[in-house]
Amino acid sequence: MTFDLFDNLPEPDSRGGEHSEAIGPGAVVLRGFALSRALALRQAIEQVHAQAPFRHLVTPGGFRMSVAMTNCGTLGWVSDERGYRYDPNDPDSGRPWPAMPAVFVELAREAAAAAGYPGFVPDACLINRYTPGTRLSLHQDRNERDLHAPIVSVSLGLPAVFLFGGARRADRPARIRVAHGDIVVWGGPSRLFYHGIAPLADGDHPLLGTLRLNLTFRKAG
DNA sequence: GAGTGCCG
DNA sequence: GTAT
Repeated sequence: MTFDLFDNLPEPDSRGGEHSEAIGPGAVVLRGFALSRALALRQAIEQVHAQAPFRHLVTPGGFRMSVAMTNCGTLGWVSDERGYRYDPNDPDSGRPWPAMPAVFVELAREAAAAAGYPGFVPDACLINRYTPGTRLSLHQDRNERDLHAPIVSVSLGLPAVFLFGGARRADRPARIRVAHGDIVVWGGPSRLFYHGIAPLADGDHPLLGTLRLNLTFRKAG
């Protein structure tokens, strides 16, 4: 007598291996959702980077973040010794953040709708660049004016372990592997849940080499 | 009004 | 794996 341990695994649907997994109340992972647009997304990120280079921000406590960041959209998330905030201008250049590429807006809109949040129109996109060893410890996204809108988080390049906790920092986070093309969407009851990224493992991705790039879409204003 | 930070 |  043998048991098939895989009997209860969710079956990918017919769209080229795409499927979704619930990870919490109002929270879902859309597997492979961004895959077909990965090349266009990489090109768009390069264009943003040309106008607003990646940089390592400093936390209010004075610590340099290991993740390098830039933004596009009408508002960008920034941190310095004075605190966290959304700013219409890049503090390094004094100029407005680059416009959000159309491929970004459309992907975020579609992903949110697929996760049960129709009508999502992001005005801020934080772009995070991870190299092996880089992490983002548990935190909440709560500087946005509109907490009704969800968070849409797109993974590109090297895989990572997404930590998805609860409403309190002490809630033990689930460890969810996120790969190239996956999108995590959370909102409603889980909008303020703590989350983070475990230290990135070494690796070499065919499209992005030794990098993980993450796009986080928000309605901040 | 602190905090997406570090360590063994 | 965890400890704050």
